[in-house]
Amino acid sequence: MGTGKKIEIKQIIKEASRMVTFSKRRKGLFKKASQLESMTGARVAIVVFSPTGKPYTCGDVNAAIGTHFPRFHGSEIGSCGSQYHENGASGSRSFSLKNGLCDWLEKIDVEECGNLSEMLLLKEQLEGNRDKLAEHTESFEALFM
Amino acid sequence: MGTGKKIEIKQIIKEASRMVTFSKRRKGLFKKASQLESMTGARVAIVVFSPTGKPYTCGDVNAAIGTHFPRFHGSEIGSCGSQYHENGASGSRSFSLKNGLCDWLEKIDVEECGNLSEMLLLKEQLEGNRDKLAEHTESFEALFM
DNA sequence: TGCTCTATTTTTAGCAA
DNA sequence: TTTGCTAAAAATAGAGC
Repeated sequence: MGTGKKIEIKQIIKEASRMVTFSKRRKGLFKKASQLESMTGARVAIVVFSPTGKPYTCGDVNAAIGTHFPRFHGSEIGSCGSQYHENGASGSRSFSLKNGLCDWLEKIDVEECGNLSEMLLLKEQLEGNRDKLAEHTESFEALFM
Repeated sequence: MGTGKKIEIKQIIKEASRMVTFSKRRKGLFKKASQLESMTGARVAIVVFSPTGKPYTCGDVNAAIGTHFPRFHGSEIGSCGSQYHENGASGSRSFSLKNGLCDWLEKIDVEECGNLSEMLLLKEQLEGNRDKLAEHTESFEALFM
């Protein structure tokens, strides 16, 4: 039979075959990533969008990014998170947080940061207050469900 | 010789071997990702942190995420980006953009969005104004160089 | 860390369910 | 979209540069 036949690495035209290959190879990719992590202690985060747009993730993107951004120094959002934690009024809680974010953004030099890097720093900020934000924090995986 | 010998998928103690395996397998992982993309038309984004903390990326994380967030509707940042584009005063440009971001954040329900999802939406917002932000936008790759 | 070499182990293409 | 089967293709451990 044609089992194991050599193929070219190019776009698979037949949709059915393309989806089967996607399913198999995505699984293989994630397995390799998992092995790389457990063998070398590396951190791997993967996001894959299928040909139909369905998202799949592997690894903890939050943690992977957080590792690289130890802490954004000189931030004011920390205190913001604190006060949010202390007053239990549900209405004012998110409001103070939002104000904190705006205060923080005021200090950012958009010209230098660009968009994604800025977001990553914002994320890092929020990570630093994870304990206080816990119940409002979605994991990357949950977001793409 | 011991070539191709079967191994267990577990932490490699000997540091030299661990680094060699990391190097080889990371390369293999990225190759698999590349093949998955070109064969099935999927989008793959990977971030790997080596055992020593050095980051490596594969694929365009910006595009991968942008694909999943077509457009955040009913935003006000668009007009902000517009006016930024129109007035050429270098000083006021980033300032108006930051104000726009704050205005936008004011409208976000932090209680519902969480941190990362919120950032992704923020990113989507900026993506929508990519043409106007082009020169201030860093790629995910550049960020980790 | 990166590449070469090679015996073996893994992954996987094509079919079928 | 996912899984099982199986022969062939690809990845890779270990050793050396």
